Amino acid sequence: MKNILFDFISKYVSLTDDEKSALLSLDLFHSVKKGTTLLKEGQNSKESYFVLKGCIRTYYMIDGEEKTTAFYTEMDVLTPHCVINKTPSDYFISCVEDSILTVSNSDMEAEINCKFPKFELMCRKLSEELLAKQRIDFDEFKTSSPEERYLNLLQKRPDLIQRVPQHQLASYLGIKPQSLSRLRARILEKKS
Amino acid sequence: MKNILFDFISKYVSLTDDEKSALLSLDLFHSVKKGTTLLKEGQNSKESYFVLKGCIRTYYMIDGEEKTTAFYTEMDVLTPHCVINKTPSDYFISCVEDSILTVSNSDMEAEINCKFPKFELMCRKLSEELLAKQRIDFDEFKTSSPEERYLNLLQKRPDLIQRVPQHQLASYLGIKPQSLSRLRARILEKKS
DNA sequence: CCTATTTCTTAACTTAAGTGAACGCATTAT
DNA sequence: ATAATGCGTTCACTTAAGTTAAGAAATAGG
Repeated sequence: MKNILFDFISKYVSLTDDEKSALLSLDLFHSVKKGTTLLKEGQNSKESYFVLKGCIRTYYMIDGEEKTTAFYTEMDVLTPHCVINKTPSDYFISCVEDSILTVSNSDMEAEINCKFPKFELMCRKLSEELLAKQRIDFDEFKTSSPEERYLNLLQKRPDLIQRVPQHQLASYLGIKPQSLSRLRARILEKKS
Repeated sequence: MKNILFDFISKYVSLTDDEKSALLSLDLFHSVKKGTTLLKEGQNSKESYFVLKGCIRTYYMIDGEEKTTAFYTEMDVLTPHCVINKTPSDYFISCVEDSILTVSNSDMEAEINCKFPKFELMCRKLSEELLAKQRIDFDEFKTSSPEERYLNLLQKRPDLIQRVPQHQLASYLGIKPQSLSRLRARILEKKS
């Protein structure tokens, strides 16, 4: 597990053994059971997550309906809005599968960043990369139809379609579960 | 103009006079005429922009159609995807109005960040904030209908609806210009 | 000043998503 | 074992967005 984390970090900065052990001394690794809620709407959390194994999702509760807006799987990082803005969370975070995560809190991060400027650099690089990547995702979403979005997802994250319930996928694609079913049927129709 | 920039920066870090003059020595400020293309699809730019006055937009050219995905106005920062990823750009950036921008390139930024770690901190804070803000925008987009998106925009950025052509607004909302017209008519209908 | 072009709106028609309800299937609980 | 629940699909119907085309309004250029 450690190695997954260090491999990830090595994409941004190279750590000395000292820095590695400073990180490991923080007790970051946690196992979480499927269905666990990591963050509730209204809460003021300071926790960020890195997925080593498994899958977590963010969702809003709107008119009694869950609206899933993102899935985080292996090697994905999630720093909730409420941690950045220090405001109560607008959404929930829950575990889609039994998962292994690193959980860090922002005070801890500030301390580490202060001690090791290298982490500051990593955080900047990572944030910039995620910002750019998310921009592309958003742009793709805007410029395509639900059907195109589904086909796109099939290309880019085929695993998600297997490991995640349809109704969660549907809201992730911005549509209703019934429309997703129909759309899939339509695609099969076309292929034949 | 300088003050707008320094006011913005002061939201993240406080600069000494030395640091301020280091920044000013970089010749960042540029006037750009309406219609100017700042970045073309396929180009490998290193430039980032900060809008002091005016409006710029990003758009894709898909099947001969412009798809506008974002508008950047006063106090907005734009670091194109291609600058982060060092890949050719997927999209265009152009000037919606006569504008005043700061234009910086990534080599320059790396140098400054190296000399003044404070800038590194600012960049991280800014990226994290933008990432979180964009996440919220994306979530709102996903969880709402075109009509709701329009009403939302009317609340949050009423100026955009005035200063930007309808067909650009339409693709920004993920719909066709005709649908935007119809949708506006529908809303007026309801009010009366 | 007038023309040419672009931009915006309107309309009729097509297509796809939303809605409400029913059904089958699997899992869970009693 | 049976009932209950949750999930996914299907269907009929409604609503809204896409498409194509035409015309009005605004803008730019000569």
